[in-house]
Amino acid sequence: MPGQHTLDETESQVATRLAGMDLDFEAMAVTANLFRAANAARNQMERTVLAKSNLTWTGFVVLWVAWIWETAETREIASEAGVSKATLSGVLTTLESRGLLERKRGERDGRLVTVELTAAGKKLMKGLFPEFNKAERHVTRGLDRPQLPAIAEALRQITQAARD
Amino acid sequence: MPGQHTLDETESQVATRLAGMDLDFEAMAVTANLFRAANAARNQMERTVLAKSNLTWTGFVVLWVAWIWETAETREIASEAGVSKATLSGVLTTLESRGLLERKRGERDGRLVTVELTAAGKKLMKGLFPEFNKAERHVTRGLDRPQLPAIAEALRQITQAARD
DNA sequence: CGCAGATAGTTTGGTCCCGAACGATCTTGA
DNA sequence: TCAAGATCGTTCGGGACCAAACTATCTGCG
Repeated sequence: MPGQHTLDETESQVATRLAGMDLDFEAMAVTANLFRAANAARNQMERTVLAKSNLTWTGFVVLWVAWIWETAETREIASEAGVSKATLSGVLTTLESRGLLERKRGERDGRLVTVELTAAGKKLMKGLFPEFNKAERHVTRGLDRPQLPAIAEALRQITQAARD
Repeated sequence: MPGQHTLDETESQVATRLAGMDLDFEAMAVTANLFRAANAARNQMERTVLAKSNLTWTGFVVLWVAWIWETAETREIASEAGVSKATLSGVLTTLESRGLLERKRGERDGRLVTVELTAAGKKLMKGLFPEFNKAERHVTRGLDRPQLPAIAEALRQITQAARD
């Protein structure tokens, strides 16, 4: 496959090209591979699990959050799904038009909107999530099993550090 | 801040809600936090480093790849940047119109297009990348320094596993 | 040679994505 | 009480994003 570089080739080229600059190469390796890994895993899951239900990644995450919390306010969903409220608004419209969830205007506070899955939405998630989890196991299969919690914890630290 | 959950609250709710299902919870924790971390880091870097140069994330990554490889074919850039060739085509048009790079039709093979940074593009990257690296150090500051290479390696394994 | 198939990049159509501006609703303090 | 400010979700404009269809080019085999 001409014109393709392996990960090793890329990292070696980076080291050569940036040699002599005053950089934190270890931090760079972590973040560069963080984005590569997240991207690769996401693409893999979109193709293998989500595509057959005609769901986008964000659509799935939004459904997942609402499913986990039974009922959720939109600002919670936006925060947990990692999208802006503007984006969420559009995605909710899409999912609502497909009958997977419902918006309800808050009764106590008229500014709020809460989201709840419909029966169809719950059924979809119930069938889909175990498959999604299989894909999660698949993409982590190269890691030492006892190492997993430590990796999850390291990723939590990154999330925390990036929130200010 | 009402309506916000901490990471701990979320993971505990997930455990409760999915209790009893036959799932790989450790793999789930890794991937869930992988996406959270990547998202948080990306947003942080977009706001703090990229915004002032009016660059999008993808725009920056594309410039970075072309900068590292001096000159690159578009399929290489698409692969390394983790976007489809369709997306790349549009992003290249944007960056080219801003005078940061140039497309050149391949001479030996007329189907190929190679990309090269202009002087302005090189100057931008030379100034921007050290700042970007500072942000990389910032988001990894919560991690034990000697642990960094192991984390980078674990992320490489995930990338690898997700590529089939 | 010449044409069938492979390969590269672009275009198209539809969704996602964000910041900023907006209208609606709630809260607070004088 | 009621106006100023805060907070919520939506809308708007423009870029990113992908799959599929398309054009152009190259390769190889008869």
